Amino acid sequence: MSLSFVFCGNFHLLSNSIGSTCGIRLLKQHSRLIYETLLTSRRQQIRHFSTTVLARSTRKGSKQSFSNNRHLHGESVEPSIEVFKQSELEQFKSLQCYNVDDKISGVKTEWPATILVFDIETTGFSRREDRVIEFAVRDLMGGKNSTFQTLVNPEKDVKNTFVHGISNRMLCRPDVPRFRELIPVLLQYVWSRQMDSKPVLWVAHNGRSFDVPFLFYEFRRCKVEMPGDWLFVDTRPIANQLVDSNGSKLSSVSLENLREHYKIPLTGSAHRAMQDVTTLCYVLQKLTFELKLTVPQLLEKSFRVSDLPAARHER
DNA sequence: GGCCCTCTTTAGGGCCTT
Repeated sequence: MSLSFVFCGNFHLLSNSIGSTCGIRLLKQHSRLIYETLLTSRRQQIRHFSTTVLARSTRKGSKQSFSNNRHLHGESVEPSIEVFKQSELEQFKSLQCYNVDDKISGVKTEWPATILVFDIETTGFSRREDRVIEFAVRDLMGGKNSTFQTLVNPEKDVKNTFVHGISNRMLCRPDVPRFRELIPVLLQYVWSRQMDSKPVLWVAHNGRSFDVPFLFYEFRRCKVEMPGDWLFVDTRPIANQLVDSNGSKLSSVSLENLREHYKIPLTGSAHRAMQDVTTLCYVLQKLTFELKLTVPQLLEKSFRVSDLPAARHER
């Protein structure tokens, strides 16, 4: 399957899914077992997480459904729909490689993997000293409940608010989960999006050096092992293959530079997790289309958390 | 910290992530 086919088709869905938000409410019935398994050291109260989440209830094999009770807590976690205006959506639509409606109409797309584009905001660059303060992910399949985002209480001072605008005041609230409380929700999100026994492929920019090792350390601090069958792909080395109109390599392959290279409009604040996820979704679409990368080829470039030097050193 | 590039490989500097 051509990745451009997938992404162009999904681009259509992505545009539609931008307006798709709902809340996630942890259901005691489904979450208690995981909570009691993972959180033995401290009795936890079931919390309302404000997110744009979660399970596609019609997905075959989905292990559970979620209520759609919206429970947003102010400025801290705003659903992505609020940062997009109709005019901006029209701009996104103009980025389509071709009219996918004609090509995918009536065609049942067989996805070889669940592709989850994600991003994190942290208190700094050190995976040992710093903590995750925001997590966002978008399932490229799109549709209702395809996104998930939440702030995370790092249990330490945030000193880089100037980067992302996330302050201590926004995080030190009873309704903002700690990472150990986020884990079961994240696992449920992935299970709800996974198709049959097909692989889950996480995509992040500079993910091999930053996002994935950061998550590894967060999971390890919570004494929970990251699923060994999760696959990850880093878009940064892929972007290194790009050349400009003069045939020269791009001077920079930062996400910001790639956004400008592809003339993707900036909506909302950069360095907020869901905003960067949305940008990366479009960059990924353009990138794979330009380099003619297929999903199997993307899977070939993937790695597992056990491949990380940080994980190998732990053995 | 990992990857990429080059004035390289017995190395070192820059990029990218918050």
